[in-house]
Amino acid sequence: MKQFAGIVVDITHESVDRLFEYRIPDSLLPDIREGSCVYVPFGKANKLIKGYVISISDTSEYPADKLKEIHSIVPKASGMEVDTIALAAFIKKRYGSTMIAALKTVIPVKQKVAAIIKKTIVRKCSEQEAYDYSELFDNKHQPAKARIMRELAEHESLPYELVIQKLHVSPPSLKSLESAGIITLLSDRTYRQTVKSRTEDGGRKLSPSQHSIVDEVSNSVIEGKPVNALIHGITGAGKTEVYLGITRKLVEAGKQVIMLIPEIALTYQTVMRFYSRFGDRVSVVNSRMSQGERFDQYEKARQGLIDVMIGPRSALFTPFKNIGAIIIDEEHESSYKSENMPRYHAREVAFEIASRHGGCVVLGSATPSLESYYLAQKGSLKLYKLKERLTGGTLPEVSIVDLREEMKSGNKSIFSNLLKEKMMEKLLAGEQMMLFLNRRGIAGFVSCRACGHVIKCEHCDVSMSQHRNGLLMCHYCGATKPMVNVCPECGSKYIAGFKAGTQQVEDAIHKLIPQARVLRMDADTTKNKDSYDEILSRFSEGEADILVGTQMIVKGHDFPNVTLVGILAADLSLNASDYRAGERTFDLLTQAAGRAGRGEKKGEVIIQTYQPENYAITYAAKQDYEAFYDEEIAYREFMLYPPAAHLLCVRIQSSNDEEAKRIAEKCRDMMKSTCVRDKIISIGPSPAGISKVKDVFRYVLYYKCVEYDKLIQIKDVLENEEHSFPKGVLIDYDFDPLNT
DNA sequence: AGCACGCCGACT
DNA sequence: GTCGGCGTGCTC
Repeated sequence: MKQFAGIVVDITHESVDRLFEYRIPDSLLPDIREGSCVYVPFGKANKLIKGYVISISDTSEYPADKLKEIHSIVPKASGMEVDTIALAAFIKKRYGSTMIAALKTVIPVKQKVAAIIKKTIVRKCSEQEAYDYSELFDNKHQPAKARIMRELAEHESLPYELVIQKLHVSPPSLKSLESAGIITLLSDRTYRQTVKSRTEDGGRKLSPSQHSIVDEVSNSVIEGKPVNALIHGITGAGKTEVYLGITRKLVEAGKQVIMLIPEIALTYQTVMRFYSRFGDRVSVVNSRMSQGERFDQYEKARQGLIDVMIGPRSALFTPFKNIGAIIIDEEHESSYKSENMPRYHAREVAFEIASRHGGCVVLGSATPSLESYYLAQKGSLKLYKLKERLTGGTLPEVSIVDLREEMKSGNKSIFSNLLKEKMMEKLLAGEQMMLFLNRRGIAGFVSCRACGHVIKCEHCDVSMSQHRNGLLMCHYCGATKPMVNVCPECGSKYIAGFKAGTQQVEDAIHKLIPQARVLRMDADTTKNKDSYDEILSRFSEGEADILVGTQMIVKGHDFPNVTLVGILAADLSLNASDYRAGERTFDLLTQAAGRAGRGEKKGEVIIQTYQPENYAITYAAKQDYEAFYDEEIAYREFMLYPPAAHLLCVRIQSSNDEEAKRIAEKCRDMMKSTCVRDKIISIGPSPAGISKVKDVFRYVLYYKCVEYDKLIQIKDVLENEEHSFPKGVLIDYDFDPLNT
């Protein structure tokens, strides 16, 4: 008999943010489900508070005699509450996390800061009276009250949090001051107004193709037959106008719209267009806002004060009542996948939320993710193409430089002769250029400078990495082979690990062209929050001729005076040891190329590589997404990588290397028969790409299967076994991982 | 968050 | 002694 329930109580505080067990009375037994909203007696006073049933079981951890009973089921639990819990349950099921972790992601910032920040203490007497009070309290030996009155004499109001923490005044003292009428505790319901309302922009004229997308998509929702869409359109093709059009029509129909933008996207212009169209009915959240500010925005949504929410991944969980559409701009961006538990993908969760609301999902990108394009090809997404560039401007001229040839002609520098020549030319013309080093995560692959050959794993077709012990290793299956001294392909001895940094590039420029002014942008130079914007604006104002950086410089931002973009070694991302290397390279090259010639002058792009024949590079140079997709999907289908199949990464962590390895092997053995029965391919275990973080060792196991549900079953089985593993062993699950 | 409990200094 | 303020810790 299942008679115990794990419940999360509805109190806005971290310390009660855990499971409490209750007994389920017989009378309620038939009606209680996971996700039910119930009243429970809580605390010494047995005050009835709202709680959510998270789990139901037939045993209890807590001493049975101390368990209380669930009082009742909340009669008219609002649809929104039920939806939220159900969504958390979906995330838990699909991505494998605790229900609490799932709830924390779907319930907007119900945490300490949010609750405290909105309270303010206001003095209700004159400055002089405040001093008098402080002396009075001194005499009465009430130091806490004296402290706060002295502070209040100088400042008319103080934030609650500050008073409690810095001034060491406890809530009871404040209460007594409040009842004495000396101060007031103000719950700050006056929402921070982030933008002024403006509504003069009536919208531009839509092209016929834009118009038909807007009509088809919004009508499908209004008529109750929502169609999910993928808009494939190059930069400047007017995707934002389409988003605006869809949003307007749905808002007019009484629905709300969520628009997701990538984490670091510099979408100031985009956001301003929404503001000028929808005024104060639109809200924005971003990662720089304080939790309190974000909470306010969500609260406005809950109360129906806004219709449109714009923000990163987390804006997905805006508590709207009737969502008409969730728009995901630049849907291929990796920031839509959560790095924390639960590792959900905003795109997938968006489909779930939209379908619960009878709304649709609109994806937009110049280089769609393989996943989305695959869905479009299979017909579960409607594909729209925006081909023509409305803003004018010509496509840049792209040249591919074969570094093997440079090598042969004796040029061993970072810059090819063509790039050197062009850099000089632009410098003399007073134009700017960007040099781009697409370094990311773990490089360490081994390639031949003479023929471009890269050592790959025979089983997984991803690059092998060079290890400290001199072995080459595959980070998917763990296979090793000895380091080679001569290229197995051409016999050249110029085969070695590939490494390069932006600092070296900067030094090389100084050596080559001492008079050039260089700005460098990478993780090192952008440690503090504002330096990112600062470097970009300095470059934009012409303070430097050359901007050197990692992939962070290719996103957004138009520099009209940039006429040359150099990609120093496309191989760096091409040979990253994971199956998405080609896709990422195509995306980065396309974006980088898009940086050149945004102004009047024609742009030029130079791609340097040891593998000029690689399809990701040749198609990126031609800006031919469809051709790239066809090749790439063939590879994925052949190797059974997503989206042709699904991949589950099980990560086993422990501070004890042996233990982590042993548990990983135990997991593999445990699932062996299931894998055979369900035709699931099991790979590994092997040390993770980053095999040790802060002295915690990490092993990974991969499971490949066409059916997602079967992988969820693997996760469920392993999850149930976790309690039998030694303490200190941590396991997490990552579906279709972006990086390993 | 809210509430009780226990500690500590002041005053009948 | 006892009263009241204040900090601390717990809530199934």
